[in-house]
This record gives sequence, structure tokens and C-alpha cells, in this order.
Amino acid sequence: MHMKILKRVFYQRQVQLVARELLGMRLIRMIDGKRVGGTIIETEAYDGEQDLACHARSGKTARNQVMYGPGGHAYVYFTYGMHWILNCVAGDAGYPAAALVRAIIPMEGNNSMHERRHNVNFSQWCNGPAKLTKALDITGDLNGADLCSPFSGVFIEENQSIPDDMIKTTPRIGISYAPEPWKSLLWRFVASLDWVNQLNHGIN
DNA sequence: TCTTCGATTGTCT
DNA sequence: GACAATCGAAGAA
Repeated sequence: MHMKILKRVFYQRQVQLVARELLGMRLIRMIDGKRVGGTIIETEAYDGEQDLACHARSGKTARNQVMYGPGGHAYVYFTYGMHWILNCVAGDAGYPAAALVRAIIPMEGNNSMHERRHNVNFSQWCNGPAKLTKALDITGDLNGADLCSPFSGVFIEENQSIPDDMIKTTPRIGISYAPEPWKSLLWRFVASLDWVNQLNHGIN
């Protein structure tokens, strides 16, 4: 069975809404012609130059320029000297915003993921932003890739929608350098454990 | 179980 | 030259 790739209009909205609605959708990476990926269960929103936790806080640079482009593209950056991080650009061209994908539940191509994550337990394959990029072999080559195209190597499909009472919001992770109010805004979105457990029991 | 800390390099000041 | 939208091993208890 084949699912529908999210259209560009999905991404051309307020980034907080995009981040919220990405929960339950299915991230797919094509590796050697095979589908590898899973259900998105955690995201964060980064919203414009005024957001002092966003990479665009100091204006456009070589690194963050993809965020200034049209929504529905991948912003993939390198951090801490060793990790790649995947974001979905949101909004219209000219306005820098992106939804960080922080965790997924592996659903397809687990053999492939295992090749790159054999050193850790299954439950930890994709429960962090740099873990899922490693599991899905997402690197800087995919910076700027079109998430709305089945041929770009990485895309996101329509899947389960999650009710509001099954989602919790918290401040964003790893931005202690940011001043208030940015540090405390509830721009991290997490699918509740109840929902994830249902998913794992195959109601899918 | 919890906390601390080293790894490792691109990016920006 | 400082530090990062992190991870996982090691140490304490």
C-alpha cells in the first residue's frame, strides 16, 4: 500500500502549526530503492529572525539559506562536530522558519536502519534528532531536498492524525543560550506515550 | 537511575 | 577563538 506525499501547501503555513501536524506523519528516506523510515512523534518550531533560538537570528548565511526558501524543503545542518539534523522548511519564500524533526518510531526498512544503529537498542534507534538522521542516512547532501517530491530521496507522507489531548508541548531542547521569552515558549511538540504505545501495537 | 563529561568540526564573530 | 537545535560512555550512588 502506498500513501500520499504531503503537498507544499501543508508546509506553507505558520511553522508552529506545521510542527504540530507533522506528528503522526510518516518520514520516508529512499535507500537503494527501498523505503526506510517511520512515524514522526516529536518536533520543534523555529520561527523567523526575531526568534533568538533560531539559526536565522543573525540573518541569512550560507548555512541557513534554505530556511529562507519556500516551504516543503529539507534544511539539514551539521552540529557538535559530528551530527546531522533534519528540519522541514515552513512558510513562504523570504521568511526563515523550519520544523525540527526530533524523533520517529521506526516502521519500514528496519534492516537498513539496523546496519547503521546496531550498536544501540531498538528503542533508541530514532529517539533523538541526530539519531534518526543516522538511522536514515540523512546528511548534508540532502540540504535543500524537496520534501514534496518522491524522487528527492526524502519525503513525508500523510498518515495518522493525532488528537490534541494526545499531544504535549514543552520548551525547546538545547537552547539555553536563548533569552526569554524564546527559551520558555512551548514550541516543542511530543506525541503522548499512550498514543505511541497504540502505534506499537499495530493499530496502524 | 542519575549526572557528568568527552568527542569532533563547521560556522560565525 | 568560541561554541553548537547532540549522543553515549563512564562514574557515582
